[in-house]
Amino acid sequence: MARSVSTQPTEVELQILRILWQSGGSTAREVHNGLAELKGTTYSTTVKMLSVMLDKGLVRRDESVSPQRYRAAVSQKITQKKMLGDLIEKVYDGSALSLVLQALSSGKTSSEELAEVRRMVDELEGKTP
Amino acid sequence: MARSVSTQPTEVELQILRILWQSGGSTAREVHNGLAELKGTTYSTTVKMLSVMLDKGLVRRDESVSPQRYRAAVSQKITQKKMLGDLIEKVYDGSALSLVLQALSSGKTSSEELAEVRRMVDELEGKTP
DNA sequence: TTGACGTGACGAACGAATTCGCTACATTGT
DNA sequence: ACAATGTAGCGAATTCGTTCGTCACGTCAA
Repeated sequence: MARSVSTQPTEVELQILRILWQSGGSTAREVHNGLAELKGTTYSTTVKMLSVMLDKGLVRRDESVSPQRYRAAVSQKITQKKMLGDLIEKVYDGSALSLVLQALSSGKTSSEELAEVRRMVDELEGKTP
Repeated sequence: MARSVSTQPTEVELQILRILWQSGGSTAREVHNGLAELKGTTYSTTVKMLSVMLDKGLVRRDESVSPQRYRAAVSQKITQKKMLGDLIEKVYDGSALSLVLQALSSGKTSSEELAEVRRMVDELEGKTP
């Protein structure tokens, strides 16, 4: 037997989604150009992936124009939240706190960014005194 | 062609690692009991997975006792950091900040936890004035 | 129009992940 | 000692993700 279908976009799907999120909509050729920078894959592969993603409902396409245009059918924010929740659940035993602490302590956060985190904490504490 | 080998532990491997991290070391039977609660898989599957993970160097085993005992060969913290970094890179365009803000705004964080985040920010800001 | 070129659709192929059946061996209770 | 029961090791089967080759069709300029 094999594993059950994952609800999350896969590796390559994610790369394509990122291209589409950034552009807001692209032809297969444009997606391919973006993808070929990261990986050395062929145009054929890109088109196939787009068709797979269409089946999965990850992208939408406008067939009324030529060449056809693709748009992401899932929002970046929601996808991020889903994948983040997944990571918290599966890797951090459900503790968002330990994830946040580890992300902060990675030392990659500048002081401006820390200030922004502080603002966020302030705001959240204000709502639940 | 197929995807290249992922450096990260896979789904089931992660579930097994979590069991081992929690117990500190278990027999195949014990791992199986933990795993069978989450999925309905057989003992045979568990043993196979452990052998695969042994090959990959994800677990270590003590063959001098019977039944053999397995321990995680990778630390939980390091695995978490790797996977977190991966998510930040691939899903958050490299921005740890937006990940942290989204994790906080999920509304799952209690006020005690927020306080702890604030402590962390204080500490980090103190180091880089 | 017609040849050159881009676009799109399949299906095939391969590796990785996951699952289990079956067999051999060890351990244990009587 | 030996039957019952648990442990371990393989190989095979299945599904998914990814990649590409190839064919059919549209578009467009000369």
